[in-house]
Amino acid sequence: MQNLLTHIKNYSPLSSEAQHALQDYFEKKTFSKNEYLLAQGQVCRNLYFLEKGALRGFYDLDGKEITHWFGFENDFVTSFHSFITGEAAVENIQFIEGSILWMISKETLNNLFNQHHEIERLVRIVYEKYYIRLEERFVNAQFKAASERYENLLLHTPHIIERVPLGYIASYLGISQETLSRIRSKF
Amino acid sequence: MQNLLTHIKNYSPLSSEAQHALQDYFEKKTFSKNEYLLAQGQVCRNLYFLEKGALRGFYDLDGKEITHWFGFENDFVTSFHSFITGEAAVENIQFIEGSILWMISKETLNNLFNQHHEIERLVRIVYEKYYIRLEERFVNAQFKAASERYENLLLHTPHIIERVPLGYIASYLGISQETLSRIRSKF
DNA sequence: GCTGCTTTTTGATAAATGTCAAAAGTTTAA
DNA sequence: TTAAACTTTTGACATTTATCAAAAAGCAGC
Repeated sequence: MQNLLTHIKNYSPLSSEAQHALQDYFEKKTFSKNEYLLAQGQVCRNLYFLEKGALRGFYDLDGKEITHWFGFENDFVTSFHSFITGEAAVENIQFIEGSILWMISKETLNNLFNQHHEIERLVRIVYEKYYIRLEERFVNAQFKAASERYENLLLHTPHIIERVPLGYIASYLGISQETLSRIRSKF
Repeated sequence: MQNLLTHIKNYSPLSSEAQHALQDYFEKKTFSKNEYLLAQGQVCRNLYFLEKGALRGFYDLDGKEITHWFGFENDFVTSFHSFITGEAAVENIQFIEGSILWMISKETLNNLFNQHHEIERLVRIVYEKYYIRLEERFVNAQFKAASERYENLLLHTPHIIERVPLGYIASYLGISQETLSRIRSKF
């Protein structure tokens, strides 16, 4: 929990009342490798903070699993589309490693927003950061060649390569596993 | 201005005090076709609401202009990365049509956040919507073939095709103009 | 209705990436 | 320790898309 609070305060300062409120309502969860946090078709009504471990979001495309994001320590995690709209998720969220996370429901979070303006501010700022993070990935995905995308991965997020099976990384980069293997052999 | 307020209330309800505050601080701007709202290298310190017209965000890649987004009526517009981080923008924003927009500075907006929780809530919700919009584009960009991307454009945002020159659309879809032309000839 | 400029299309070819199948390498667990 | 299962690499070939060049089409100003 201390992890969560410390990390959160990097986004925006919090009064001790707000901190206590968060402490009261975030609930600890542990999962083991390969377990699912969410299955396609379910509505994701919770937001999670990943304290330890790793997971991936993936969906099914013509029988193939397409991993489109990873989560690691200190990431906020949910199926954003489902969480925001209340619609069924198209994606699955699965643990790549045994993990510890903190959970809060959308409903509880909304109540906290009403009670503590600063918590809503915090979340607003988190969205800002996550927005520009996604924007960077988008530009990368659409306008760079596969090998450049791999180089960027090596450069900016090497922990992904160290902790994630190659097959997942290939679809994360939007290329086939064979192509990724060939790119790698050139380094 | 009525446009802006009406549109905004779709995101989240606003007290009349908050509405008046917004009315006081949003400033009207008009631009003609081909003018720039922002040039690469500048810091974008404002958020805009596009009441009428159209614009594009583009950046330079090896001497080529890469258009990566469009804005139309009722869109909030800024160079998000620059606006959020305060760093120089890598992109340009240029009008495709003569346009009317409403401007507010980041500083003013932050003051309004302090005075009106509900305005910060509104912006939080706008970020949510824009986040999932971007997420959809991302998945589309990375995991669908060029011709599918064009079909999606026809299906979901036909106004883009009607109002934007083909060359801009090609880079928006992440393909060459020639490929786009060939895709189109098959419909 | 022309003239010159810009945009879009077409053709030929090259480069990047995907697909399928099989081989090599690694990990797991009896 | 070894067989079975899974992961990664390699090879051959197909498909998609890019690039360069030129032709055709569309359009603004006269």
